[in-house]
Amino acid sequence: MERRHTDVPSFGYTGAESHDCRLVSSVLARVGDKWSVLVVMFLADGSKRFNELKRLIGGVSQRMLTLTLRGLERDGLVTRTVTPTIPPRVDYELTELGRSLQKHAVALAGWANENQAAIESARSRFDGEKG
Amino acid sequence: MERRHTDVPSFGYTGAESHDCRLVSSVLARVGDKWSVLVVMFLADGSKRFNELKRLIGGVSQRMLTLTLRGLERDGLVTRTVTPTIPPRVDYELTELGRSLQKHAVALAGWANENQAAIESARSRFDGEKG
DNA sequence: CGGGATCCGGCGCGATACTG
DNA sequence: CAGTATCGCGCCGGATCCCG
Repeated sequence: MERRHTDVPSFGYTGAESHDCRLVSSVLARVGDKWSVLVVMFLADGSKRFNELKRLIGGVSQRMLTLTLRGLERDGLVTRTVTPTIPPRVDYELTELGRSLQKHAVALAGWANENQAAIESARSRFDGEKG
Repeated sequence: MERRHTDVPSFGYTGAESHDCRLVSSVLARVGDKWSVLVVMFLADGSKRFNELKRLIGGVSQRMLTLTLRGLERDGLVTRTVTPTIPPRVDYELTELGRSLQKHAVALAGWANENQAAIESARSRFDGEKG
């Protein structure tokens, strides 16, 4: 496995708040990479095959899609079902855990929807001030 | 500005679902980097000074903390208040927008808390199966 | 069709030194 | 104290080729 991004800095701080922060951080490291959320969102309405996902997402290399799916499978967020026909068929589906995470992803999507304009205007204002 | 991670693949897909997905993706790209969430969480209970944040977070270089804070400021999630005393004093504080995002971060923290064990066991099971 | 193996450029990010 | 500037490693991730 190549994915080392999940790491969180380790140092001796055991405060309750800090504890929670590490957890969010590790979750976002898991889910915040370039493709994981897109996969989770596209799997919302049922299982999908590999190339089906690839076409839906549209900008992902098969390498990264494979890596992403492996990571999600490893963390128990999706299941991988192989049907040994010819040609082979592999279906990916959200687990219960994956669906529970997806709810939060949808909530974030809603937040992004509502505040996208505010963010973009803040961004161009900031960029404008600084040349 | 070095932060180009916010980019989202651009290609002509205008489906409604896909639309939402890009948004989540861009939000998570913004917030899913190594330090942004930690900063947001530590700013939850009021404004803090630069080195105060640095000490609280504990593993961040001043370079990355500066970059992270600039990014959050750019997107209108935190405010930066300079008090030109000697020595200078700079306070960072969450904006309304930042606090609304922080709620979702807290929700994700809760999710992480509840499902951390499940994820870790799934992970070691997966790793065990594959040597 | 659904991957694995390999090469490699770009940049995320830490370390260090310098400024006001 | 609160940054900015520069250097350099590591690894993310795209392109390409191969396999069952």
